[in-house]
Amino acid sequence: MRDEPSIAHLDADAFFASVEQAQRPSLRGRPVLVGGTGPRGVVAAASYEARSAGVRSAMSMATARRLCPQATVVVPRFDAYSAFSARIMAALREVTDAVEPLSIDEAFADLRALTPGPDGWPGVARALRERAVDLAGVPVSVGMGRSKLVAKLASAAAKPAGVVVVDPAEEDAFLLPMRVRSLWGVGPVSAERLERIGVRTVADLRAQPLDTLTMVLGEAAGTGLFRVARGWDDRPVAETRERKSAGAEHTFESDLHGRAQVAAQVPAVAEQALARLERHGGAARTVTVKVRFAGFSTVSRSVTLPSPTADAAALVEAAGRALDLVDLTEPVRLLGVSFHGLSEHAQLMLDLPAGALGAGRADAAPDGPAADAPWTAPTTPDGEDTAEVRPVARRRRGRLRHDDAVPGLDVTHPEHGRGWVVRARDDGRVAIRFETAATGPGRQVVVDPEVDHVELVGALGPDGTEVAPPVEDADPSA
DNA sequence: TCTGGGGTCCTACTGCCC
DNA sequence: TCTGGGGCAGTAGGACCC
Repeated sequence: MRDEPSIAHLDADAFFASVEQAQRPSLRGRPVLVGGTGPRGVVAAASYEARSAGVRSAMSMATARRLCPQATVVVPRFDAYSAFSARIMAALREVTDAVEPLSIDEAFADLRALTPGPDGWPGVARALRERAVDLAGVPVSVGMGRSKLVAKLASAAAKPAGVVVVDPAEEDAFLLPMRVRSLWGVGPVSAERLERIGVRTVADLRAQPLDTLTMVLGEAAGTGLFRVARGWDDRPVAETRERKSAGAEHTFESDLHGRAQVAAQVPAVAEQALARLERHGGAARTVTVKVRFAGFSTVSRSVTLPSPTADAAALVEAAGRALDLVDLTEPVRLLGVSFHGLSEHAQLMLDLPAGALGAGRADAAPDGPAADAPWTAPTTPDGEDTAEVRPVARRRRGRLRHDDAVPGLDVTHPEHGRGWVVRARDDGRVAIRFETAATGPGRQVVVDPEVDHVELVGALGPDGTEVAPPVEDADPSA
């Protein structure tokens, strides 16, 4: 273990909500909720103004709206967040190559090679924070310590928009009073188990022998926490990590009934999963289908192929076979498809007919990967399974229609310029606020999409240029 | 009006091979 | 020939993170 607090953890504050406030001046200083707007949506991020009303992430949007009725609700725009994230990471990479992104809004950096100036490590942390704020234009916090463990806890203590550097000499004073729940890896279940043996703080944890902890929490978690309680953490800042899986899942606005309805959604969900797979190597060996029932119980079934393949039809077919293994008598609220055993290159399947070799995504039938799959979604039989099911994908490009007017989406209007959807009104019209980070707070205008030519467009990045190559989301109904 | 979606990691169990 | 155990791969479920 090093003896200087030279590991930094940088974490953006209420990241998604902060980006929305940065790009949409009318939202600054006001409660903002980012998340699903449908009946089953949850909060992905809440601005500090919304948090003061008691809103937390992962709360159902319905509850959040009740707690904070004055909040503006928008859907997540990951293209914009990625662009802001890249700026935050760039601030770290200006000082070191040893950067380990943990998620879209946080990263570790190993600053051991740096020689601190007259203000010491706190000066380094402040400079880093200011640079990230300059580059990205959203609030961030920085924590530093001699381990990843302490650096991460320090950045949490620094929020919002602050800096905390934990000197090794003060590490115990910092760690010991902390609730175990704030430690990485201790969730509600482990916290409850620890509570039952009288462990609430890190100090309590340190008093426990190793075998008690492994008995209560299992081998890995027990030994991990035994070490954490003593501040023992020598994990290096790892610049690269191998992706293990890629997938997509979708919660339906209303439950699906019967195998026909569920199976009909497999190609659309698999298509989204395939799009992710393509970005992360392209080939997979194991296909897993996940089903969550109305009662919230979840089952998964998987099919493992003889060798990894990038053949979309084969992967969709495998997803279909996995679904065949699930008992679908209970109504279904969620369907997921994920790929495991990823590899960059599909192994050639020597028993395939000549000409089929190398057939991959590029050769997928133009009307969807499942079009020529041996397994196909059952067509709707006569009888009870005929209820209409909304397809999983949403249109985000082209002329705005009332049905696509989801709050938060970017649009342009020939006269008013760039703006964002505030809400779709019951009278068929759509409320849009025309503003960008560069314009200052803009005014809200109600347009009629049948008459006014409003276009759905890609998001802007921190520099005000459009970031997302405007890609049409998969639309199975198109 | 309960409970998203992207992941990782761990554990328990089973079947198979040696 | 039978039995047991170790090692491994595959599978399912669940805890946890942001």
